[in-house]
Amino acid sequence: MFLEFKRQVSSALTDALASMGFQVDDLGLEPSQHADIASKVAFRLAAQAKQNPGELAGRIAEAIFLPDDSLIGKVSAVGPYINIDVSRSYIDDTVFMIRKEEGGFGGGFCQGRILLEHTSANPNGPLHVGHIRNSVIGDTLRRVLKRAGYDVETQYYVNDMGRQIAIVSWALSQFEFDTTRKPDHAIADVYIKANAELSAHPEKVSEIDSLMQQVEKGDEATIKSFDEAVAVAVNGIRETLLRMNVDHDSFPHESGFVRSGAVSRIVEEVKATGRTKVDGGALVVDLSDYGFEKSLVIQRSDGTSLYTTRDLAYHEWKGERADRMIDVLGADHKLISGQLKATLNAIGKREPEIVIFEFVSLPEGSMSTRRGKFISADELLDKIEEQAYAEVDKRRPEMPGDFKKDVARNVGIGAIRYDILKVSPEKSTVFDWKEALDFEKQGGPFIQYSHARACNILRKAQEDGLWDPPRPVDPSLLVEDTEVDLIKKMASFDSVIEASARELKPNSVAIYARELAESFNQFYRLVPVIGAEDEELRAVRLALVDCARIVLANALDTLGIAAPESM
RNA sequence: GGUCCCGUGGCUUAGCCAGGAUAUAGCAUCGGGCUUCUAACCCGAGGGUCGGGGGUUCAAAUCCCUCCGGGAUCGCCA
Repeated sequence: MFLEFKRQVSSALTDALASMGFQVDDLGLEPSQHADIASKVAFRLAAQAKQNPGELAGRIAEAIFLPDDSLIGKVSAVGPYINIDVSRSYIDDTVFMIRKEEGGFGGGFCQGRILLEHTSANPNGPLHVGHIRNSVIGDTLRRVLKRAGYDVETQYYVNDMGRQIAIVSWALSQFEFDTTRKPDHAIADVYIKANAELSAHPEKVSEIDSLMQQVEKGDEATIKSFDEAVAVAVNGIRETLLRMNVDHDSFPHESGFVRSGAVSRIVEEVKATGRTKVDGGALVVDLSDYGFEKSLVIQRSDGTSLYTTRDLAYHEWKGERADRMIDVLGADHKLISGQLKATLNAIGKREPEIVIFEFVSLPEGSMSTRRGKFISADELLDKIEEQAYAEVDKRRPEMPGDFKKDVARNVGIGAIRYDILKVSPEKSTVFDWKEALDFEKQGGPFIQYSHARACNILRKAQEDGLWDPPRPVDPSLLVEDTEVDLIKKMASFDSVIEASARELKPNSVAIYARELAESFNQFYRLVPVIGAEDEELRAVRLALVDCARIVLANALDTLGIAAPESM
């Protein structure tokens, strides 16, 4: 709704400026505390018009023409600013639109096919609290882009032939696999042992090298042993992801690109650019004209491919299947992803858009699967659900155990996903148990609670025979400040989704959801719904609560957080 | 040492890319509010040299330079 308002503002303002003989490409529109939207275009034109911005703003405001059905209600110049407020029909239409569009409200304005890659952690152990930052950002981006209207496919790119996997495979032949543990954790156990063994006996590293050569050559027995190890770990990882409401559409494996010949083909394409040379037996690419001082190795001296080489083939494949490619990667991939893009560009292929997130470390230092220094996502999820159960039990002691378990699960996941999302990806963080398990007041559960509260009012009204959804209502009766504020907040959902999809920044949706819940709570505290003074007013307020329920549910869905009807 | 990211009240954080009206919230602290739709709530108060310094501009948290602090990275790991 806000997007349409903004379009009308842009067009009215552009017309007004044209009538005065100005042509501007930047209208300087910005959100404001003084109006629903403000323009600072008078600042820009002041010099050109040889007038002071204040006078100019006044003249522009007067030149704006508003048709009868405009979503713009009021235009006024305050100093150099042009303040623009929405009209009453904007408010009334919003109530109407939300109930008409329901789950689709706030989206559907973009189109195209997107391939989104995220998580893609090495299958050498369970996901840890750093990996899930990738998963939550990636999965939320998927939800944002889908809501915006894109056709999105998410992929987990499985490393099934790198050095780490060779070590896992080797480890399984050296150490006993604990079948009583969750498989990805059991994989980590032997992987950690193997790494210790290899650093104590460096001569054994050649066994790893030979495994990798076998796989690259297509040796079936070795491939089979790799595949089995990878499948075991991936199953465990997938289980954790699904537990967090993160679902991937497909799991392409690196080896597929070697076997199909795509990797060798792309190496030849890179060679054909004349950028390559052999350095110490390895094949390297010169990317100095792209600003990379160090050349990029795309083939080891023993002829085997590297992650980067396979990634080139993977991106070539993705580029042929989508309008946009987006990769969510940790900060350690900054350089390599830049080199990847440059190489793709050099051979005339499409480049992915990269979303980088900074690291999550432990108070004692960075995490490492290899050294066994990490906190697993499963451990965090277990603890938070336990904590959440205690909270539900305290508040709803009379409810059955299944209800409490269900709420605890939803609230726990909501708390974790919200905690991760509320911080911009570019900030590095230090994991803190106390903070992670603290049900911070206005986090995920706060929003979920607001939704449950809206549901509860509607349920109660229904029980009392007061709620009749199809009944026509008159939104113009909604005149309380908290009512209007709530409606405006709901109306702006589309612009939040639009900006988040455009900037690939999921955290703005998290902030919006919290503000929306806050607006609803303020309304709830100040304005009686079921106890409204007359039937007409009660009906339209119930409709408003229904709107809040819908938009809160949509926002929560976009964040990948469940919207319980009761908690 | 080079490159990239970050540095906003006691703690966490928005805004920075597209410079403008009293710098955003949360936690914590203090005070007020449950006979009324679930108080996982609401209202109010105190608390900030926007890391330091310089520059550009009518105007800088935002752009440029520099320094300090933290993180990442710097060819045959991913």
